[in-house]
Amino acid sequence: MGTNDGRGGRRVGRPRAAQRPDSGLEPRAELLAAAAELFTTRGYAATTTRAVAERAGMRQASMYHYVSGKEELLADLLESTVTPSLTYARALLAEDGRAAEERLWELCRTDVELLCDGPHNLGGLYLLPEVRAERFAGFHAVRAELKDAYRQLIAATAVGGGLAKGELDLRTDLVFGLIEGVILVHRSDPERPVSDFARATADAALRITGA
Amino acid sequence: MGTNDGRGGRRVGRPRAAQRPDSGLEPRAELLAAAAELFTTRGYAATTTRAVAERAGMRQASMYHYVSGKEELLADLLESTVTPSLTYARALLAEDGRAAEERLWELCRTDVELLCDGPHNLGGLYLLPEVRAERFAGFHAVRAELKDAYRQLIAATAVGGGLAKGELDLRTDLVFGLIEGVILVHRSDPERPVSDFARATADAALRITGA
DNA sequence: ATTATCTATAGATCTATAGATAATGC
DNA sequence: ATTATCTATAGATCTATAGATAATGC
Repeated sequence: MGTNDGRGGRRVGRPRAAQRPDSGLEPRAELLAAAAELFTTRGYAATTTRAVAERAGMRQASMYHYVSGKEELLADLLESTVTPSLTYARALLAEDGRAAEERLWELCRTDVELLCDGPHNLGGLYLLPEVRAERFAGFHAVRAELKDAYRQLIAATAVGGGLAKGELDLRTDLVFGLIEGVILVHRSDPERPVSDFARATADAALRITGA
Repeated sequence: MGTNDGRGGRRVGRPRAAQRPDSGLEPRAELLAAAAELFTTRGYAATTTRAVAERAGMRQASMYHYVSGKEELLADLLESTVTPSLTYARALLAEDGRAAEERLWELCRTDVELLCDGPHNLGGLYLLPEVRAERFAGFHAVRAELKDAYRQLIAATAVGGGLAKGELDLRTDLVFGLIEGVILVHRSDPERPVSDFARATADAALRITGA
């Protein structure tokens, strides 16, 4: 045993043309990381398969050994950014004991951190126009479920209980908009420390709901 | 006198190949409208010069008679979306008589309307990754001035007067983020009536500032 | 003569496949 | 023998220019 796939050892297959320090990532993960950076900074359509592959340390054609093309990379990245938020939201919904206000605050704070932190401003992917395409229905489904978690938590607050459906939807959209709008703020000032900003955004979200 | 350029009369120059009902717009305006729609829905890089020209009713090459290329179209569109906001913000800043809270509310409401209304969700242009490029410094300068107007109005509110500089900047960013985040909300639900939503967003913005 | 458009196209891409090659595995 | 990579390239674009053409203006 011990194929020793990469990471410091002998590797099966023809060696790469441009040898670079080992990133420690598997080839597919290298491609995803490269795509994340390029998609968020230059945009999806403006990023060529060559640019992604080369940044991942391989030649353009070699990319097709791991993925079917750019679309697959974007689909993967999108789901990987929103899934952790949803997992956390579900856990919070289950915690009946805690006050809804507190759980909503926690969800907002965590989401801002997830959107702004990470290796390459992954939240920026949400802004790509291409994301609306049918192809990314999986992402949209997860995002819709996340939004519903926000709605449920807002409805469970002291103030939220008395809201009509239309009013509840409106506040949900406003809070959700604030959280996602943070991506734009972060984009225009990436230096700001995320942790404090996340708390302040969560405070603002609660004020919006009227709590 | 009476060249009668377009709009229902005899026009100088070779006729267009594909004749369509007269849009009533000048050719350059037709190009801008076409670019606005395509850039916001498909993205900038994904939109070809052919797509823009053809939608404007002319052949690809004819576009170059009016603009130097796609970049010029985007630069023009960006400035045309943010300039009305700034003009209005300046007018509000000058109205010493009115309460800052009221003026801030008005600015927020108007900006949401400007961002969401209009022919083709022009606010969506803000989200394009390409917008960060050096080329669009003009847009960024105007946007920065608009943001400063928000800051001044927030500082002039009853609550805002007592804020430290860092705290003031933070609230400004949150309010600005809420307003621009509205673009994302509008994108995922374009049917919502804008007018009510704009008022609700302005209410939420005031709650964020603490007023 | 002037103008707005057209057609045609050179040059520069970019994607995805075909087939060769250089490692390890047995 | 298997695998991961490479090189080469066909086919499909897309941009921007050159030069022709079909109107009106005088």
